[in-house]
This record gives sequence, structure tokens and C-alpha cells, in this order.
Amino acid sequence: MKITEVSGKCGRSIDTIRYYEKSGVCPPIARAPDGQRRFTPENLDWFVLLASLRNTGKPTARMKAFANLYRHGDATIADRKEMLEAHGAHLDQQQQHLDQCRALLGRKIERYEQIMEAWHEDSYRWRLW
Amino acid sequence: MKITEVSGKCGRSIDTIRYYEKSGVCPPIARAPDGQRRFTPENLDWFVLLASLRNTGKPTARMKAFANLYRHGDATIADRKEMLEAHGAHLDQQQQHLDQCRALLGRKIERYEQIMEAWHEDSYRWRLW
DNA sequence: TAGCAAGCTGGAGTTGCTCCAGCGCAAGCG
DNA sequence: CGCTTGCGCTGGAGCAACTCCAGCTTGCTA
Repeated sequence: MKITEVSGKCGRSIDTIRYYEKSGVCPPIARAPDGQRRFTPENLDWFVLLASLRNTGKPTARMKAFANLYRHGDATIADRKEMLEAHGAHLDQQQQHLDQCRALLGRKIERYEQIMEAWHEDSYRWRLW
Repeated sequence: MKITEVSGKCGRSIDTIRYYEKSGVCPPIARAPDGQRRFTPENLDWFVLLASLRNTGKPTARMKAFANLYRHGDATIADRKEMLEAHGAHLDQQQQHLDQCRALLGRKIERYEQIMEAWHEDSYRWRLW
């Protein structure tokens, strides 16, 4: 698989994918004889997970730690499970932020609507004089 | 109100609040004679909104645009409402990311649990030989 | 009156991208 | 056969949004 395909499937830019390799957030990618990257399906899986975790705010440093455990095989599964569960808690926090923001936005928009309605009422025109 | 109080109430660091003023994301804050910032309740409101929008990924550039409209009074209310509604759409997208990530995490954790259970079964011990 | 907490400023450092110039290679086309 | 076009590569600069720090002032308190 070439880089544009991976980019399309995981939803990150080509530059970002190269950056991930450079900074060690993913294992080194195999190269064709001319130096182009050739991704395995397993590589793709990794980028899909990576993208989803980054979408929800996991720092790449923690992803590196995760990648490190992964390299050491099944013995680290308990640790990895713990890391994913920790991210689950983070998701809950983000959900709160989302809900709070929605509520705040709702109130603001409602207030704006009230003001705009008032523009079309006599009471408002009176106040102008 | 002093800066620590605002920091506590809007959930951003003191440095971040100063940075927001420096970069024009909020109106200039009044100063006490000795140069310390003194925040009005309206200032606080602004930071609370700002924090909520930043928590959910609104870029500060758009916040500056919003601040600009705000400075021009009620005539810009329709535009401001539109901006907030646009952010609402962004929230929905984030919600999708969250849900997708939760699903992915759930699948991964489930698989880890299966592997860990297998460690305690004879079938696994057999495979070792 | 000394010491400590809380504030200030300017500036450097960090994270996570993003963009760009300049190059190689391979395919298609006139 | 040479030429253009497209895709890929690298190294390095630039950027957003913080974050941290040194070095200073001011105010309270023991």
C-alpha cells in the first residue's frame, strides 16, 4: 500500500504520516527499492488506531509508550489494556466538555434569538425614542 | 477579580490567560495602579465561553473574529449566532470521533481480555508444547 | 524589617503539525 | 526519444497554542 492510500483510509495528511514515522510514533515503514514507503495492512491498522486516539486528544508521547509495549509482545497486554482504559476515562471527560459547550451554546443562541425577535416588536421601536 | 480567581473559575492556567490577552483573543483587561490585572464579571464570562470553545477545539483565530464582532455591538448578532451554530456542527463531528474511538477501544480491550483469559486455560498451555 | 506570596514582563522552549523547495523516478504522449 | 506530469522523497522553515523561566515589583505579615 502506498502513502496516499493510507492517508485516505486513516484520515491524516501525507505529511502527518511521514511525521509520525520520523518521530517514532509508529514502527519504521518498509521501503520499495526506490525508497518509497510500502505499508502493510498491519501498518494501516496502527494508523487507524493512532488517528482515532489523536482525534480524541491522546498525546503522541503516550502513543510512543504504547508502541513500545506493543513491540515487546503479549507479555505487555495487561499494561496496554490499562493504557486504553485510561484513555476511556479521558473520553468521558471530553464528553463532559462537549455537553457543557452544547448547553452554553444553546443558551447563547436562545438569547440572540430573543434579541432579534425584539427588533420586530413595537416595544423595541418605542425604546428607540 | 484577580488573575488566580479567573484562572480557577474558567479552568485555564494563569499563563494562558495572559497569553490570551497578549494575542488579542480577549479585550484588554483593566489594570490596578500597580499594573496588576483586575477582571470584571463580564471579563470572566468571556473567559468561560472562550475556555469552553477551546476545550472543544475552536481555533483562537475564529475567537478573535468573534471578539471583533462583539466589539461592534448588537448589529452583529446575526453573524455571531451563525458562528456559534457553525461550532455546533463541529461539536457533532467531535461526538462522532468520540463514539468511534469508544467503539474501537471496546473492541481492542475485549480482544485483550480474551487473550488474557486464554492464559489460564489448558488449551493455551498445550499450545506452548 | 525581613521574608514570602502573588503579580508582572520578555523571551525561550515544546508539541504536533503544515508547507515548501528541490530532487528522483516512472508512465504516457507526441 | 525527449518531455511533461504525477507521485514520492528529504531537510528545514513556519505556525498555533501553550508552557516555563529568570528577574523584577508590590503587599502582607511576623
